[in-house]
Amino acid sequence: MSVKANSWTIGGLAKAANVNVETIRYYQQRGLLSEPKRPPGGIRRYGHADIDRLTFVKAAKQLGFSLDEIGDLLRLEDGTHCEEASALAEHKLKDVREKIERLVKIEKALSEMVSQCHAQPDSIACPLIASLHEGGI
Amino acid sequence: MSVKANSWTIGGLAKAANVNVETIRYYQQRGLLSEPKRPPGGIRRYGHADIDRLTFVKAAKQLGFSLDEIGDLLRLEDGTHCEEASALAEHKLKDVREKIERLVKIEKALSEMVSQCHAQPDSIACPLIASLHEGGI
DNA sequence: CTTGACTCCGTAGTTGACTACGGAAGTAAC
DNA sequence: GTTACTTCCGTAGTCAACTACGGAGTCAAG
Ligand SMILES: [Zn+2]
Ligand SMILES: [Zn+2]
Ligand SMILES: [Zn+2]
Ligand SMILES: [Zn+2]
Repeated sequence: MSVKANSWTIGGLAKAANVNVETIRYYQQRGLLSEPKRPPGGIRRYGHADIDRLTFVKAAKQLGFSLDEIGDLLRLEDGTHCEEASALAEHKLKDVREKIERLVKIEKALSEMVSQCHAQPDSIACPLIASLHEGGI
Repeated sequence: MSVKANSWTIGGLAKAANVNVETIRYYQQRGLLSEPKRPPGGIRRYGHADIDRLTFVKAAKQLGFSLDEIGDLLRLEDGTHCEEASALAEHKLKDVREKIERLVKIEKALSEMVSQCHAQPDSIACPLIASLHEGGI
């Protein structure tokens, strides 16, 4: 057993991981994915480890990590650097919470504006536009 | 009275509105700000209306409107198109709420990951890294 | 009347994460 | 063995919203 079934070409890998070929090549350039050596004059083959890698990258992307940060996470990939990994995640968590705070403020401002519009359906001046002229959020 | 004190050069306007000169020129290109005609061989002068414009643009930007959308808002600037203005704002509000939802999910996932790390300070494999390998958020 | 700051204008560069293109070479199907 | 699809590789283009650059012209102070 332990047959290393490196059986996918780049196109197959792309389909299997649901990304496109160019993205894979781009990740290779960025060092997020290593490229298997090319058999003389032939075509590279990819295996399960590569799908795993792509899964990892996609999951981290979903969480808002940049490709550079994902590179950092990958350097901790052996799982023995809990401290550092959670520090990265906590930092990202802080970013996310800040984003949420900002968006909630914006949400409040927008919904107030909209409801003012609806409250005065026959006013001559649109209060929404007016408040943009004021400049304060 | 009614002296039209178009008294600022582009640099002064930039300072007054707290944006930089290149941004003003860029907004002019984009049609968000009109450029006063240039007195023969001379230098353009800007007035209060231009500061007002920039204030408007900045306020809308803060609310997450893109420059294109701000262009739309400016076309409603006379304040007589309440209906259309509030439609734009409601659309943006929907976008903002969706963004918040996504971020809240991410926040939950990240904070769970982090707390798992902290719960098992002496585990060999970092659960955060492990869950990225799983791929599910 | 010279110096130095500012303006004008067009064009090119930045950032992040891709996406597209073009041409040569490999490969699978019929 | 020809056709049609892939792969390989490097380079260039995309998107948004600027930002930088270079060279010429203008203007106010001293
Ligand atoms: Zn370490
Ligand atoms: Zn951990
Ligand atoms: Zn209308
Ligand atoms: Zn209105």
